[in-house]
Amino acid sequence: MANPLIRKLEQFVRFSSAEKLRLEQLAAKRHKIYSAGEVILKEGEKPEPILLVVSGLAARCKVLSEGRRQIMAFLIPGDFCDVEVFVLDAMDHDIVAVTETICAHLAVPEIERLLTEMSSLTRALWWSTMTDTAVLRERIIDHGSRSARERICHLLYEMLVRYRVVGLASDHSFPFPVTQEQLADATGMTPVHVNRIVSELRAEELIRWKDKIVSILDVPRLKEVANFDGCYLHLERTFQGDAEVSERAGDLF
Amino acid sequence: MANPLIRKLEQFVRFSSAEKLRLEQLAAKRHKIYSAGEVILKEGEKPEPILLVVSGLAARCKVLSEGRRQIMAFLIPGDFCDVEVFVLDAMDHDIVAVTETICAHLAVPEIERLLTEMSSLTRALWWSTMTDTAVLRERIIDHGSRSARERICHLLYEMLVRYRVVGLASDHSFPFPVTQEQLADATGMTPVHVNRIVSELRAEELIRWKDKIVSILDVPRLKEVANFDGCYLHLERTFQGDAEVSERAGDLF
DNA sequence: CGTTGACTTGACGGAAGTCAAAAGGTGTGG
DNA sequence: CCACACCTTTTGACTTCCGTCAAGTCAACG
Repeated sequence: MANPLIRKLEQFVRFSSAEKLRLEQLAAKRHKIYSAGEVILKEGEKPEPILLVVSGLAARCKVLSEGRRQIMAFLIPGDFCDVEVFVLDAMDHDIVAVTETICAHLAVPEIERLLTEMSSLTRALWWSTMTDTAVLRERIIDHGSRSARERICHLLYEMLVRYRVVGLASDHSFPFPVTQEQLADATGMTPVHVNRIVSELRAEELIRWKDKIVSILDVPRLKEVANFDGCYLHLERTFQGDAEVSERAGDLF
Repeated sequence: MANPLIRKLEQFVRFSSAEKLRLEQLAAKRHKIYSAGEVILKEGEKPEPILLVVSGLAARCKVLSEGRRQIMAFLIPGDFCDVEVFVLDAMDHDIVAVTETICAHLAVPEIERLLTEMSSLTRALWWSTMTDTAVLRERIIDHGSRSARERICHLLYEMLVRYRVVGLASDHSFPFPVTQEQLADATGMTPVHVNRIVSELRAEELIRWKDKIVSILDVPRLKEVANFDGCYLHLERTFQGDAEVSERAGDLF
């Protein structure tokens, strides 16, 4: 299976095999393992290398004064933790490992060299950060105008799409090793209420969620319930290759 | 008073007077006036020039299926409507004029030339887009973990800071020509409830809001109620020059 | 002076929060 | 292998914040 980062960026640009090799080598170096719950990057600090999630699941989150915590985004393999660091002085939020997570530490000068030598990479990275902020905007809509049900369904559907893009979803299932409490932090609700909604979704046979794996039992209906319109992800292509993926696959958006 | 864009970017980099002149000339050309309510950019379209707000107030918003509308960000003078267009195929949301708004249409090749000739500008634009997404993240926190009161106070405080940066806030007042309904769309609440909260804030003598002007009567208390921590705006410097600004000015963050 | 759009106010209902306690899991150590 | 602690999930009763509906005020404007 190809490198998640490459799979993701190839939604937008095509790389030559030489370029892919270079990217692959870049991501293969200086891996660091973070255990579940560990803080990968802390608010206020200025990391020198750029961190790329290679495996596992991390979260972009902020702790608020009253102890409450807000997860603003989940980071899956192929996502960068801190592109903003190219420019800004310090992180304005934390990156926390949700499960055991492996990150590649990319040296800034190395990336910069690659950027000058591979012009397509610059565009691809721009695209990547732009879609990241589009996802953020979608989260605002979530919280502003969607019910608890819709919010959870929307998040699940989005995760399905994103995992598919990087080749980590098999058919209609994807790894989702979060507790209901963490899901509550991400959707801005209480754990109790998350539980109630999830129970409902299970009872309606919309989803299955067991052993850290979420399976969507009725993809079109979930999309409908979620009110999902995927154009914000700016993914034009359909997935190639994945044999198990039903004919609905290209139709996810 | 200096150009808002320049004032904003100078929070992060210093320009020579020659550079300022070039930026000023860039923003002075091809102005277009949009009347209140007019759609400046529509979802799905790919604008060729980059749009810069010169005066007035615009909103980044998305209309949802049920007719509800979500305002994701307000754009004030010095803000760009569509940097993402450098890379992406199409807008994934609308830009709407809230009041009469003037935008400068900047030709893409012209900007690109400027970017290669002024290396500091590239960094400054990166900084600008990064802080824009930081503001987005803050909005997520708003909706996820703050009460209606906090949300409104937070938004007002943030607008005060942003208007100060571009030199358009006099003392503790700034222009805020939105209806309570639009504020509801931005904070994800109903107009009725916005009204109740605003009435409260007025009764408590925290703010005054009349004739499209918001005045903060007790800045520190508003900051406290809003639970505001301004480091996400990544503004290091204090405001220079503004004589009316009290000694609290540099302490806003 | 009627019309229109923004703001205000009140009564009512419902979605989600709070509190609390029980029931399942899971890992650790004796 | 059991017992214990600890963490998640589940469930129930109660509360509250905010949405909904509806009516009414006020100012601007033709």
